[in-house]
Amino acid sequence: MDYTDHRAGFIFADIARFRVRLFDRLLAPHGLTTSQAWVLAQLFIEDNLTQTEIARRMDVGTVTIGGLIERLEARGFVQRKVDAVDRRVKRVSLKEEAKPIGRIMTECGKQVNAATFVGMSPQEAQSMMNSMLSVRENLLIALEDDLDFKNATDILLKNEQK
Amino acid sequence: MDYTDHRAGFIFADIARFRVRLFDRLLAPHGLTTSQAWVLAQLFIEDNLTQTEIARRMDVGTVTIGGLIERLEARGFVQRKVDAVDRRVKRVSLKEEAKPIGRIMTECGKQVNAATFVGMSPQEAQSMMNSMLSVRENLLIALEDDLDFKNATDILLKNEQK
DNA sequence: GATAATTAATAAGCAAGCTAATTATATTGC
DNA sequence: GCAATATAATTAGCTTGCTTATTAATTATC
Repeated sequence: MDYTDHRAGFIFADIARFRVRLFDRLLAPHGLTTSQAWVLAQLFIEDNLTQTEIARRMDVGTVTIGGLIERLEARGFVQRKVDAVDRRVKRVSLKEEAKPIGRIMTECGKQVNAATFVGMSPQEAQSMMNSMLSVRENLLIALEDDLDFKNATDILLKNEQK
Repeated sequence: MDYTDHRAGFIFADIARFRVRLFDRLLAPHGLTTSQAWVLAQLFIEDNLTQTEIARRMDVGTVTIGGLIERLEARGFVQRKVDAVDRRVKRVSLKEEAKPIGRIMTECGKQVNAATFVGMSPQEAQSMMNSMLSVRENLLIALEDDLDFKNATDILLKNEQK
């Protein structure tokens, strides 16, 4: 299949969906979803982050993060505390109950990756990931440019209305 | 970044999400979403399909397809008719209003692909897509195997209960 | 020919992501 | 100081995708 084929667009979406499906099945017995696991992963890297900071690191809206953390809090994995200095911000921290989850997440991640790269040489896998890293950057730039354009026209329209 | 890095898992999800974000923005002025456009694309390839057949071709549940088609029908792009032979099935067909959309979808798709592959040689892009095609197959197999296993154990449990 | 199993579509309910609007708090500029 | 602006989080509402269960119709089996 040629990479310009319109079906190529499917591939990106399919792979992401299939990986989530697989990951969700592996995590379900532990009462976690893929997205919730990613949030915990961020907190394992650095604890006590603000919701906005987690959202920024995951390239996701603050609203989505709010919901995820609410569910993680309800399950007793994390807790939220209002920041002492700035009362607008809430800091999220791991609770003891979340500690054993780290190993499970790593294990599930390994299994998903193993299933993903079956039959591929490390060279091929690495080369694909390098290309995909470029693609990710390309799309981030495209989205930012598009948003800048949109904001600029919005401001123009607003000024005209005055 | 090494391809076994746990952050590699992010890449797959991010690319899919970013492409949908971009595609949605381009399609929004025409009252369409990415998923709805994919359904229309299937009907442009072959019209008058059953809902289940569309679901099968898109690797998506029949419930999801039902919702998408309901919205497409509400917007006047498609119509549903009960099959004459088998009254369980509903056949979906494009309405005249959908015909001009084909060109728009192609154009938006090209723009998204252009943004995706910025700065990449056709060789690199093609090589990446070939690898991703393998990954897609790998995941489909992994999901099927896992489901077979799950069904088998479910049946065992059921028999034990008897 | 009645019963059982399969199939197509839908319903209900949850998780995730998005946008737009709202609330509460901080910061900036005059 | 105080008004305008900016920021953090939440609320409300939409679309998509998933699972499980239900309904209606068809096909297979005894």
